Amino acid sequence: MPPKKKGNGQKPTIRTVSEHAGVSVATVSRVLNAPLSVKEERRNRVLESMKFLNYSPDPVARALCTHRVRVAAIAVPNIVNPCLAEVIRGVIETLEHKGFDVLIFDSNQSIERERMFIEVLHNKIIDGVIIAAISTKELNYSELAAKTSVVVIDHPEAGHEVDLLYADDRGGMQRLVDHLISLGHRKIGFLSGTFNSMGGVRRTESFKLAMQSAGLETSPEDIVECEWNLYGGAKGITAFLSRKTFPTAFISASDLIAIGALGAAYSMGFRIPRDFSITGFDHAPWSEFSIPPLTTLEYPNYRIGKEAAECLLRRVDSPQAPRIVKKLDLPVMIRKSTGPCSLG
Amino acid sequence: MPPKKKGNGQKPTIRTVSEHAGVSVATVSRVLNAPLSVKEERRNRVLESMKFLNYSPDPVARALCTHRVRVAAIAVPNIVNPCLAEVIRGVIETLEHKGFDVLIFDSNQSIERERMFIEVLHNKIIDGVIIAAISTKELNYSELAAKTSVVVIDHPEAGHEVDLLYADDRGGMQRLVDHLISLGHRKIGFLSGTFNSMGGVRRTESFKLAMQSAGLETSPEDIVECEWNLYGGAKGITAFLSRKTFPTAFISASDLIAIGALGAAYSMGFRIPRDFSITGFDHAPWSEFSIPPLTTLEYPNYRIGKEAAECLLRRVDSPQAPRIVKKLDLPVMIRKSTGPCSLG
DNA sequence: TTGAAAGCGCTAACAT
DNA sequence: ATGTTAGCGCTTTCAA
Repeated sequence: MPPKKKGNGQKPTIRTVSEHAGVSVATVSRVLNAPLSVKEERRNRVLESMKFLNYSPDPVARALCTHRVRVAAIAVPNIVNPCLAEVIRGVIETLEHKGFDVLIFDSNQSIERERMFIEVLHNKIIDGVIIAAISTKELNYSELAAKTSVVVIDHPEAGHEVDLLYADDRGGMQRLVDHLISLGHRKIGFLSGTFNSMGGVRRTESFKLAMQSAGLETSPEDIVECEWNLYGGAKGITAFLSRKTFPTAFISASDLIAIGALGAAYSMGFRIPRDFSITGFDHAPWSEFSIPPLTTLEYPNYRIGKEAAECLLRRVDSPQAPRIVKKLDLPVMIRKSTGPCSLG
Repeated sequence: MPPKKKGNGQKPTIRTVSEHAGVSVATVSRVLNAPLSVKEERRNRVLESMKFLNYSPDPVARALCTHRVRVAAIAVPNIVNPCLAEVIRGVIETLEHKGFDVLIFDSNQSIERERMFIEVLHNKIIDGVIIAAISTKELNYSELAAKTSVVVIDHPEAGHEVDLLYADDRGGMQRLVDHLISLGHRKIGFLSGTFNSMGGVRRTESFKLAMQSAGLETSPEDIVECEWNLYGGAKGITAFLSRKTFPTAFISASDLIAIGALGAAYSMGFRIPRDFSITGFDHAPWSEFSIPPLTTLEYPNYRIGKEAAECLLRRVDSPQAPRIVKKLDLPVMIRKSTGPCSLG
């Protein structure tokens, strides 16, 4: 195959443009990157040639020089979870605004895959990565952080090499417990997420602490482990309700778990909040339309994504900037799934 | 130690490795791309040098030569919709298996943004793109298809330049109508998606045709336009139920709409399927846990993503392969939200 | 303000 | 089987 001959069929390059406009490639490059440094007359000529040839610069070649690709990655445990989807949307919309694209990684709850992501991310064409709500605690981000910018969502102990953004689970849990107590509940059950995930462990711990600081007892059977989805919630509440006695209120580790619990309880003939109360935790977009509408926390999923993205952008621009660690507040959002205790 | 110019601190390149191993860069490149073409002894030496130097090839430089980046894009109207999320998951898992990453674009239902995507995709570092369930009919893919591989999901008339994959909405709708008729229903309402989206228009058309071929009348007031989410369904069913008379059964254009309708109907005091029947359409992962569990179609979201990805892979490998057009079957999945007609 | 030319890190055609 | 070298398309000194 004879090397390159210009003008025929091929995608135009910066050289094609420079020849068509009768200037050097450097000048074309300048009108691309620093237009004002080129005299107006020539600049216009170049611009016209570009338009005429339907030219657009090759992002790969550009990246080879600049070492910037304007691509970020986000890794999540479950893209089907609408809470996480809202985080992703927050990330996408913020980054897109700055001309960044986003690569998506979904571990589908597999710790194995999470580990693989960290490994594989090293060789990806990206400027930075956001790691959200990952299950395992043992992930080591430091090596990755040495190569690229990383911000970690919802993993407060991720290490000092990365920017951190997390919601105040502990405080939110306390508000939920206090809300239930103010309604007269004393015996409160917890529908936890799986214990092999950090979220499950952390929220369970928060629950225990919140109960403790409210002066309430928690015994092991007050906590039931559930998968992080509707099915898990349905199964979890069924376990509780098939005992001879059970709590008058339940806090769920996620809205999805709560909504599943609501459905199962309903089909077992219970009515909520008449028979008992249930809360969610992370504010799924559906929770407003569950039966009945779910009391939960004002978990700012979209905003979390947005702030994480801003954080990443900042770090990409100035890798030496001081580290960010931000905790977000979690007010309670009272709806209809919680009500006065039916006992005493 | 590599006693060349600057062997320190810098990220190792193929040249660093070649010097360390005492071979040419070509040999190093070969052990990367065609290991068997290098004699075992040298190959091992190179491999060891790579390990020792902690070398990994720069994907950008590689892409510059090969014109392949192993990145695909997927564009969807709403990432928060779990049906679409499952499509995305199908795409991701299939492509990841082949070493491809996926860029995500979410239009958040904005036709404006959909248009922008098509525009902007031209200059992205990608090998191909999957466009799913996009709202507007007027998108012109041909220019894009000239530059990159594109497969379009759920847009049967997207043009002959692209591979097509779509569900048999018309057939599925017929099965839903027939199911309802077999339960004694004669007056059926339709909770449509928005008419400014192709999906809304197409499913409404399918509904009318299905009714017609079942010998049933459809009048304009049997069709109510809803936003594609729970709120839309709640609003839509409320519009129906506040009339003096209304249908004995409803088909929704999506599961989300149906679940919203269920919630609203419930809170207005209706019981389903005692008072009337409701169906969904696109098999959201939640629909099994709605109250009551939703009758819907076996819409194979994950598989759609998977097949679209396979289709894209195939086209990326051989751009000249014959065009694929595939229609997927939609069996009905009967659960508890439909029951016998309560009237005569 | 502009142009010439040296890379960026890798692949592949051509030689040996 | 292995080495040499010419690019891939762009940015960026350095001179002019």
